Amino acid sequence: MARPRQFDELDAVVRATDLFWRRGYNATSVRDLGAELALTPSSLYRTFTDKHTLFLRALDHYRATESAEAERLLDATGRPVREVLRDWLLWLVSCPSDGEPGRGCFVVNTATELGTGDADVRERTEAAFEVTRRALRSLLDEGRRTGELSGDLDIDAAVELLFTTVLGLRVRERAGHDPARLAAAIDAAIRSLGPDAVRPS
Amino acid sequence: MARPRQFDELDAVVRATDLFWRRGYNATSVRDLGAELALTPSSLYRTFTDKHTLFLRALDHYRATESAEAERLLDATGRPVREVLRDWLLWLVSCPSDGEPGRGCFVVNTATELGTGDADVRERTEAAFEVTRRALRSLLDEGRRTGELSGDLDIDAAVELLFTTVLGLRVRERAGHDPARLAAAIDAAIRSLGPDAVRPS
DNA sequence: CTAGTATGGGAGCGATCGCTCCACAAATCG
DNA sequence: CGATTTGTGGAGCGATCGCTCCCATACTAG
Repeated sequence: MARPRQFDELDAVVRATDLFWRRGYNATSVRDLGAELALTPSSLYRTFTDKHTLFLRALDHYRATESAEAERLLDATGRPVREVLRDWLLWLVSCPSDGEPGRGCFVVNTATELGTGDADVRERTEAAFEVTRRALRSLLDEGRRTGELSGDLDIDAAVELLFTTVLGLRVRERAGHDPARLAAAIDAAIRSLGPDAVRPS
Repeated sequence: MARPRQFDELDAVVRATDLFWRRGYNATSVRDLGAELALTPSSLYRTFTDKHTLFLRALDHYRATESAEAERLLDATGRPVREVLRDWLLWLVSCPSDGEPGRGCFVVNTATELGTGDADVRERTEAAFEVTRRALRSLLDEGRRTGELSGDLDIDAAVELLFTTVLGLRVRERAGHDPARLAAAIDAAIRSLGPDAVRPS
C-alpha cells in the first residue's frame, strides 16, 4: 500500500454518469468531467484509463442502478400485471426526479448518438435493451398464467410493441413532452393488451 | 452580380444533411463538412453563416423532404387506412434505402442529442413531431369516417400511442434491430386499433 | 478596356480537445 | 529513520476545434 485516494471512485462514476447522461458523449469534455468529479487529469486518467473507458463505466453503472430499480417495480408479486406495467411505464418517464429538464434514458440517448459504430457501446446498449425486453416478456407470461391476459394475445408481438413504446416514451421525455400525453400513450399501450379477463372493467 | 458560385447550394445542404444525420451535431466538424461538401471554409461560412445555422438548414431540408414523402404515402385516398398506416410505418423503418447502417430519424437523433437546450433546434423538432402527430390523427379520423375504425376507439389516445411507437421504431432502426421484429411491433400497433369493421379479417 | 463585386483557396487565429509527464505529497514498508 | 509505492497537482504536449482574413480569381456593368 501507499498513499490512499482522496476521492470515492464510485461517487466519481455516479457524477460522470450524470454528466454523460445530460450532455451525451461528444459534448462532454475531459475538463468538464474533471471539474464535476473534482479530479485532476492525472487522477482521472490513472483511475479510469481514458474518456471512452470512463464512459463505458458510466453506462454500466447506469444499467446496474436502472435495472435494480426496474426489478423492484416489476417484482410486485400478486398485483395485477396491468397495474405493475402501468406503474413501471409511468416511472420510466418521470425518472429519476422532476425539477430539471428531461434527460430521457442514458442508453437510448447513447444508442441514437453513437449508432452502431462503437462495438463496446453497442454491446452494452443491446444488453440493456434485452433486459427490458425480457422483463416485459416475463410480465406478460405472468399475466397469461394468472388469466389476466387472454390466451389469444400474441405475446411476441405485444412485447415488441411495448418495448418499442418504452423507447418512444423515453425519447419524448427527453424532448420535454407533456406528461399527460405520455400517460395517455401508456394507457393506450396497456389497453392494447385486451380487456382484463379476471377483473373486468 | 459578380463571380458566380462553383457549387450548388441545395446540393451542399443535401450533403450536409446526410453528414449531420449520420454523425450528429457535435461529432461533425466544420472540416468534415468542408470535405464532404467540397467547400473551403470561406465559401462555407460566406454561404451558411456558421455551423449552427447550417445545421438548422439541414434540419429544415430533412423535414421538407421527409414530410413530402410522408404526404405521398399517406394521401393514398381510398385505400384501407390500416394498409396505408402499415406501409407508412414500414417505410419509416426502412428509409431511405438499405445497404448502410441505420441512421434512424434525423429529428429524433437531434432531439435526443441536444435535448431541450437549443431553442432554434427545439422549435424545429417540435414542429416536425407535430406534423407527424397531425398526419396520424387525420388518418384515424378518416378511418372513423369510413367506418373502418370503431366509434369506440379513443382517437386521442391512439394517436399518442402510434406517435410514441413511431419514435421508438426510429430509435430501433438506428440501433440496428431486426427488421422482422420492427414489423411485428408495427403489426401489433395496428392491431391495437381494434378489428376492422368494414373488412373483417 | 476598366471598375466594381462576389467567390475560391488557404494560411492561420485563439481556444479547446484528449491526454502525458513530472515534481511533490502521503501513505506503508524495512 | 530512509526506501518504496501510489496519488495529486498542474504545466503543457500535439492535434483539432469553429472561425476569420486576405488575396487571387472570375464574373458583370459601363
